Amino acid sequence: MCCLKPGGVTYQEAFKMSSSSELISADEIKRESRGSVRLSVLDPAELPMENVELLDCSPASLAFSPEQVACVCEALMQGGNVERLARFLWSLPQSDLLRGNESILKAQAIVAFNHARYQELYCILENHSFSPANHSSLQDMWYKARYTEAEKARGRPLGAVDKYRLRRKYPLPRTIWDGEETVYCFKERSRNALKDMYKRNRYPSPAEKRNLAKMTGLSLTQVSNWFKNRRQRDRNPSEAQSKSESDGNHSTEDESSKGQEDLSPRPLSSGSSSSVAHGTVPSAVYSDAGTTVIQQIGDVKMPSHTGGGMSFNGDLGSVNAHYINNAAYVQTHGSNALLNGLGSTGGHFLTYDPPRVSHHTQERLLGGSSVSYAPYSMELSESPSGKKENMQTIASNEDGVISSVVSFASTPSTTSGALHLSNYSVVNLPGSETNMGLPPLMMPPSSISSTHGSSPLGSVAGDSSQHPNHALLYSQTVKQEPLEVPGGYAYPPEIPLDQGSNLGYTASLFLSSSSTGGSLPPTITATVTSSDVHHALNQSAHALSEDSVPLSSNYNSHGVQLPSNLQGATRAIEGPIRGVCGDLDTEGKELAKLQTVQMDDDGNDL
DNA sequence: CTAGATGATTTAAT
DNA sequence: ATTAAATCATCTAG
Repeated sequence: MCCLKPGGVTYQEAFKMSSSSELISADEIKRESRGSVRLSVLDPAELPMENVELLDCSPASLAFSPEQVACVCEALMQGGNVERLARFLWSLPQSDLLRGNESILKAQAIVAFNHARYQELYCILENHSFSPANHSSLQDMWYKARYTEAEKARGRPLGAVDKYRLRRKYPLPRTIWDGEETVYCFKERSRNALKDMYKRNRYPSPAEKRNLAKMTGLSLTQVSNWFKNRRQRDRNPSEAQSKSESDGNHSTEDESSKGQEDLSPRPLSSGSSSSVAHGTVPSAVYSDAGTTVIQQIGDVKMPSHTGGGMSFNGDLGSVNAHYINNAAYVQTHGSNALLNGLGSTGGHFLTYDPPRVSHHTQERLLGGSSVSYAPYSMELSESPSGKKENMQTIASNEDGVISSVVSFASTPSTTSGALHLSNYSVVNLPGSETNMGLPPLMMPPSSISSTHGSSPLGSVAGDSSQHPNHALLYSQTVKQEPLEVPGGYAYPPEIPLDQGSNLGYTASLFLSSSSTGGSLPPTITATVTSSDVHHALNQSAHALSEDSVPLSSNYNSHGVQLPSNLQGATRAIEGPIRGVCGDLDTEGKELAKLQTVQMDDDGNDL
């Protein structure tokens, strides 16, 4: 199903990782996916245990809407804690589970998989159609489950051939497969396109190769390799040339297929070095690290047609988290990058999941991506009275090339304790095919309109001095009125809510470009600020009532650290806050640290 | 960029 | 289960 390259993560390896219920090792993380790191809290004392058990606060009692349930599922899946996800599902009323929502189904599949309830998994996968965006991960699960079953039955690990036989024996159900035959990584359609071109010209020009690559969904390198290998075979006598001659007729069936080819679900077997061809949702993700606060999930390959993801020249991210009382509302988008905060009474979990970008993958992503992702809207409550804010940042290149546009609109509301989430979209504009990432010092106009007080608007802020090579993609602060949720946590009355009116959160996304034209994955920094988290961190809410807690994380593949920077930047945006910064290194070690800083209105530490 | 040689994995046949 | 064939990737040298 997918191509494996030496040095990369193989199909089998990917499965192996996903099978184990433990986190993949740091080495694996490092080797297999640059920038794939997880961040955990080093000092659990700083994060009360409620963090780990947030969802035990009977979410069901909060009467989630179907959309909210799906949303939380997505967030938890992204978060990677299967047990929490399982508890959440467990808490849901049957009606929700039977609704047939894809997110819930997927969540159920994941839980079933991780709990080794394979029959249940097969049943789910076979009986519901899933969107292509979820295909690869579900396919992985399907096979992986088969492998594990067979492995257990046999008592010893399976070889490549064994797995091959299992794949033949248990073909993917159409519900999670587009039906495209693939032989040796390449889809039949792609292969035919290549053959057709080869017949006309054994030495295609670079332009032709690029075009071919686009048509087939393959990388330029793969196309080149194919031709080279093909010529080699043609030349060598050792070869049985019977095949090539036999077929000479059906050639141009896909001449016009550029469009559909582009949509080809998974550019199978991403190119070379480091690529797990499919999203590895099940891999490092669903392991319970107990105190993991921030976790970056390894590889997620994003079919460009997915629609619903965010993409910044290959990397992506989206943030939207909100805490209200005991409930955590999270909005996550797309099949990829995700930052979510989740926690009922006490925790803030941040997950960010940029796809790994291997050289080849990168090539492909860059080449074919002028995708615009439809906003995944989610109105948690149709509050007519909700204030509406929105903010938009356009990040543009030094060359004037607009790389990404992030728009963000939220609709705070106070209806029945439910909140309002927002709606945003990210558009990846065409422009820089070779230049990935954003230029250094790309700062939006520092029209900082945030701070608590009057303007609950999203704010655009950036500080190049603190963020060299970082670009603020978006930042927003949502003002949230206190809510009355029966049985829910209520802010102590003595807390001045006016100051604390900034009860919402601020989410920021920074993206930095790699120094040299895209050879390195960009750095993405996500910051989420939430006063609710604050409450979570401190049972004694009153002491910190009006403060917000920024939780920051930084992901990159080459050791850029940023907590202090981020803290500063956040401070600049937020005013008085308490800061919690996460940190990590590139070795995959857990360098997370929590840091609390009390600041006054001027942003000085107290 | 290409040819050649070679390695690794998948597929197919015995 | 073993072996052979097929296919794609990688490495080197020109």
